[in-house]
Amino acid sequence: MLTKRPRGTNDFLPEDTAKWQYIEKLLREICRQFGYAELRTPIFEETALFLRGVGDTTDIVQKEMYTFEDTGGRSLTLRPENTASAVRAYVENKLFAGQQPVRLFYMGPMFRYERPQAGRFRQFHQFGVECFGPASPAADAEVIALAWEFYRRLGLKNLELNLNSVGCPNCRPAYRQALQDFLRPHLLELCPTCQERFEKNPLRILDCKNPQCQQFLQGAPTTLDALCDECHEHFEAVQSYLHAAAIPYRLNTKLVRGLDYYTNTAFEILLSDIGAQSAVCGGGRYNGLVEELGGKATPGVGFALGMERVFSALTAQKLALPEQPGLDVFVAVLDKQAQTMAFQLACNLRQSGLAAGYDTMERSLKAQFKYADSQRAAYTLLVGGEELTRDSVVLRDMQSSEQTEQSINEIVAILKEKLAK
RNA sequence: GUGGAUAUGGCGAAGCGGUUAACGCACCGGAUUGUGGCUCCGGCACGCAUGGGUUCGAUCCCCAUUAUCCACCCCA
Repeated sequence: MLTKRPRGTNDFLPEDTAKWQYIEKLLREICRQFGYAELRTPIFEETALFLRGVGDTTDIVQKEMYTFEDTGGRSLTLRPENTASAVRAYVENKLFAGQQPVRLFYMGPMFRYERPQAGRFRQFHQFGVECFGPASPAADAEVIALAWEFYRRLGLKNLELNLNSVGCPNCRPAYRQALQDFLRPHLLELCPTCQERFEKNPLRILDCKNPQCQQFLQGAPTTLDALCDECHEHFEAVQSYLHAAAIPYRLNTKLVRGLDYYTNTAFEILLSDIGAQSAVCGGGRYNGLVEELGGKATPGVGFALGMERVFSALTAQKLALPEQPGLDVFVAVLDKQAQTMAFQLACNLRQSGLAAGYDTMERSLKAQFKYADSQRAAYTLLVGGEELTRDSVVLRDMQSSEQTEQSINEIVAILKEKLAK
């Protein structure tokens, strides 16, 4: 179907894009304040980057990637997320050689082949930040604070920050073992996916939603119990930073980032009023990722948030964004002879920095006024008729309906002054 | 990939075997000839997702397909 967009994609019409621009502007402003600069990476990358960077046991890699072969026989994949690309760019462009930390943000479309539902699309948009270099818990708290500040300024309520620590390569193997030992007696009673996870990725069993599996997890050891001294100290410090920033959170020992290169802090921001897909933000620390992708070992921490879900949240909580201003002035024509004059006037007004519209539909004067009204024009200029013989035009204030006759040579200056521009 | 619901004009929606396919919003035009927002009048679906079938006859019944929505898995 030629007039049907692909499944799971969206057209954002002018009404929508105005809102997107507002949100994007807010995010850019917050990033500026936090010292994060924009990174733009390709929409597609070598498939191998995601296999490695996202992890080949993840659902994303196993069933959700848009992978294709280009004419040169390369296997490429539309990015399903942007962290792997950011790490690749960090290493490839040798950002490690400059001043650390390297604070980056990105926003743009991501692609995952999934069944669409509320808050889930095949092409969706993420904003995210990555902070490379610092191992300090202050960096963990910094990125969380950045996300939190965004939601605070939007005025969203009922947000719940979930926090956990998944340890590091020193303490995780022991925990992994302890969890397996704990679950082994019930191994055959776990759901099929969890049975598979048992060997490959036992931590993921923790966040299985199957009630049966959750039952067997009662009393299971948590990652927090198993943290080594260093990880414990790190996690405590993150929490005290959050306290200092007055950011409320909830410890959630079931929250995991199952892959080996994810370390220490894991967090999610949840909002239940937007449907089943309630995570509006997810992130954590990945001290092993840069090395995994071929760079030298570099700590990192970051998060991503889903733009579409932000809009769902705004709608659910009935939060209206400021409206875009309408036209400063609409130039209406009385007769055909005035058309060129009107066009010229509109051009002059625009050159002076005003937003000016005029009639391109060759409509009646009445219809032109109606249009001016629909464009929320502050003023309408009426060009033509006997006024033109006096080198003047009619200026109508659309709010008060007051009309005056003005010299055509002074009208631009008059309007600029009235509109204070 | 699995399950459920839905599919009538630009949008919302009535009709549910035989109707000129309501109505509201939006849009367009007009209301004694140079003017908007209110009001009034008029216009706007040869067709009811697509393809089959049942029937004298189908938007309305049956089947398939596709799409949308919601949920599962999982994630932003």
